[in-house]
Amino acid sequence: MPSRKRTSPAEPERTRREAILDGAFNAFSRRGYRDTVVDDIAASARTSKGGIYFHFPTKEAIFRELMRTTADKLISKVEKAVAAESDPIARAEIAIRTVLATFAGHRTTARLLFLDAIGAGRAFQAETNALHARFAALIEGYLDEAVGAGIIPPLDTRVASIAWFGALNEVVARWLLAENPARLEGAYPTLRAVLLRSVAVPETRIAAVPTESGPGQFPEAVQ
Amino acid sequence: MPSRKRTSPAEPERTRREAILDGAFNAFSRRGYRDTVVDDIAASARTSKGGIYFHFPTKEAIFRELMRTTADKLISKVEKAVAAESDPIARAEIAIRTVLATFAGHRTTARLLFLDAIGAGRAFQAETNALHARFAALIEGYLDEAVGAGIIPPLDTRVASIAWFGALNEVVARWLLAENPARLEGAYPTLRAVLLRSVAVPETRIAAVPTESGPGQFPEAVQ
Amino acid sequence: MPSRKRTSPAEPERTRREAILDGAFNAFSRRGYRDTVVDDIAASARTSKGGIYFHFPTKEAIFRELMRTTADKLISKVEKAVAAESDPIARAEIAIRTVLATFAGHRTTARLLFLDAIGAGRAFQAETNALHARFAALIEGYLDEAVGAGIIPPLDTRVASIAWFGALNEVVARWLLAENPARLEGAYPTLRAVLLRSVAVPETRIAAVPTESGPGQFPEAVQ
Amino acid sequence: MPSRKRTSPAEPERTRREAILDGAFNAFSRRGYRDTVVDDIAASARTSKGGIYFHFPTKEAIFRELMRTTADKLISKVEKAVAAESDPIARAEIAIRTVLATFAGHRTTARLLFLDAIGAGRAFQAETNALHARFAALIEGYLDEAVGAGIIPPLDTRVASIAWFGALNEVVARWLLAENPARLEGAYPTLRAVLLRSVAVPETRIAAVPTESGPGQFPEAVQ
DNA sequence: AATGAATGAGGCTTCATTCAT
DNA sequence: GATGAATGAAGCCTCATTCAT
Repeated sequence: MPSRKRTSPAEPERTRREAILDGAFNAFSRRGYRDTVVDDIAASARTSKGGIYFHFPTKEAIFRELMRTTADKLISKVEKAVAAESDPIARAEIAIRTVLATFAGHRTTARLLFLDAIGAGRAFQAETNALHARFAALIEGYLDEAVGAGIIPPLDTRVASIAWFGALNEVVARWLLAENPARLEGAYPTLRAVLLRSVAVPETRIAAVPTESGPGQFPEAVQ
Repeated sequence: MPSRKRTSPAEPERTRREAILDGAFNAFSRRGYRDTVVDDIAASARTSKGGIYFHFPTKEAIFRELMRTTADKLISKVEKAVAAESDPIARAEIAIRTVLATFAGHRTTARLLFLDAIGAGRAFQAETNALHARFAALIEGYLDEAVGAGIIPPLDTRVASIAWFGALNEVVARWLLAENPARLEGAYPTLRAVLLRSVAVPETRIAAVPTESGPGQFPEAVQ
Repeated sequence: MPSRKRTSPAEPERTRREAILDGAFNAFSRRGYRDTVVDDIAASARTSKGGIYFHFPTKEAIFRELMRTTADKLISKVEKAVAAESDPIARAEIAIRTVLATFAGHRTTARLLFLDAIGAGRAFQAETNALHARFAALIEGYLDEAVGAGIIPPLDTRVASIAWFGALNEVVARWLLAENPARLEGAYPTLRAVLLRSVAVPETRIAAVPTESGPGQFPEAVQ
Repeated sequence: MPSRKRTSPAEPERTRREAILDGAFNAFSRRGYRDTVVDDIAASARTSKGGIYFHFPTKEAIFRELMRTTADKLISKVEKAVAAESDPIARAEIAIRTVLATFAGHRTTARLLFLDAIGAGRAFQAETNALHARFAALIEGYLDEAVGAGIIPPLDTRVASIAWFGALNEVVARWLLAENPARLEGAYPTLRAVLLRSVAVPETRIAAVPTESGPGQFPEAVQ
């Protein structure tokens, strides 16, 4: 008898733990890692400080988990969006568009991943680096495919993918930090053209915008 | 007795103040803004905590001044390097090369400007934003010139310059955070080609590397 | 459903309660009262924290009960061992030997009674004092008998019994705290002689070791 | 100029540090190590919590220093008192009397050394053990001298000295923990006789009380 | 009766800033 | 102008105890 644990039907547990993660996400996104106090997280999660420490060993652990899962969600979202397409360049475009769209819908996600990750201090350098590397690797894959398919001339896709990611990242960051930012989507056409040209994609392909403009162009955001 | 006791003959006033700034620069670069305690700065500047507070009102003020002056130095260095050249694209190239070379020589400078500035917390967002904006504006100017001169087709130079800066920034950041990074200069040829192509600079210009490889290619670093 | 669900056939009620006491004894002996957390006790007793608080009101209550029952066991063991003998001095000797033997077999018992009892804090002073007093009273009784029987000259048996107990206690404590202690039994002959002489037992009696060496000399340990 | 540190004549500094030690001594003696909060020490030393951490790295360090210095004082006091006498047995007697007298005058000293030292937890076992060992070694030395001088028959002075110290310790402890204790000095004659007999000091020597009773018998207390 | 998640009152320590000398 | 001791407001984390299930 003592072995049966859960009586409630659907999803009774995990709630609190998730609530803490959500609260932490909120708090970190709002105030940054260092300026977020554990009590903030507790308040944001409608729990007590002690409750948090029942589920997580340290404040740092919460942040780490958050970074990882948030990145996971975003990356899997990108991969899902890209799956339908086979053309390497189109895949890259979709990837960029998906990230941009996601961030456009969720400044907080962007904030957590691209500002706090650095702001959290030297202790998180490895994590931050890994995060950036994951995204760059995603892009690098598409570029490698494109090179392999003869669509673009050979080049150091490593550096190029870092540059792509950096460009994307900076556009998002400037948008995050701006006082009253314009719509992030407005930057897409230019960014798209700039990035595609940067790896010598033929102008004819650049001119042909794959999907018509419109709300459908920026899919739902994660998290 | 407590008034006027200057013993040093001519040395203005700024000696001690400068020493503090230098010490702070050192400390911040080594441990980051948040993890640097005022005693670290004092030790690094061969002063006492009290001495620091005579010259600066807060730790934050030191950091702000440091960010500003460091950026000033770097920008004026870039402008000096660029002054000799009149061709807009060449100027942009030189600007990128100068920044890259400076950072290659001074990881600490890069660290302060591009990592700590974010790591310092939300309180510094405006500063960080201004810093990035200054660099982007520099680039934007060159691109605008290039467009005006008909060298490259019209485009949203605002977004493009942000993308350029972002690409540059990310390459540097990845280099800063890497375990055992390769030489930063190695990334230059690819980065150069990628950036120039991104704004549709004719391939003939890209192929013609303006300056031969060599130590002269990466000028002295600031700070 | 929540009422009455006893599945075990005959096992009284005290099984779980006893398990908790055992677990607590273990935990306290290993880490000391203050450094033992209730979860340690729960884990050691294969129960949950809540279960403990069903049987005991506080952590302190557990410790108090443990001190009392452990002392009870040891004292009744001593009294049993002593019962067979009628000579007062022999009885005292047996008492000392029994205590020493018990501790030799159970460092943990000794630890609980003689170290943790103090380490538990001022709140337990009365308990500790009572514990020591019980042992001293035991000894005092034998000494009084010996004086009454004219075996030893009159003396302040109160102080003498405290001294005896203190000597015994210290020998045990030093053994408990030693890095790699020799066998506790090795100290017995000297300790015996010292104690007997201290109350002026005739040398002839001291020379005559009452029981031959061997395993029988150190009876089974309590707890 | 900056090298001259102290301007005040006699003993200006060291004051605060000493005050903290005194305050800590007070607090520990009153409430025990574990139940003493750093704020208690601060209050008792008329300082702030931060001030304490300027002079000591941890609460533990304060306690350790206190244990060491208190023991030092007591031991040097004993050695000084003993120095005038050359007869080994007389020296031992004086040692015991000095300790007893010191404790009689300063319950707090005794409390710190003999109760808190254990109550502070497993982390201090080594310290406690060393403390007890120092006192036992002191006694052992006198006993060895006495054996060497042929005053008492050979015996395991190691065990005997531990027993002596234990007896002394217990008498003090019982006095410390008693509700309304009698004067500690009252126990001395009996304790003296018991201890001397325990190592077979001739009865003639025991009968001859070396110093007449009186206030001079119990010298000033340390600390 | 039992479980284990939740609570919240502290505890120790850090550190930017102040201030007497 | 400089020094460094002092201050005290937090911050992170622990843990005895409670409580819904």
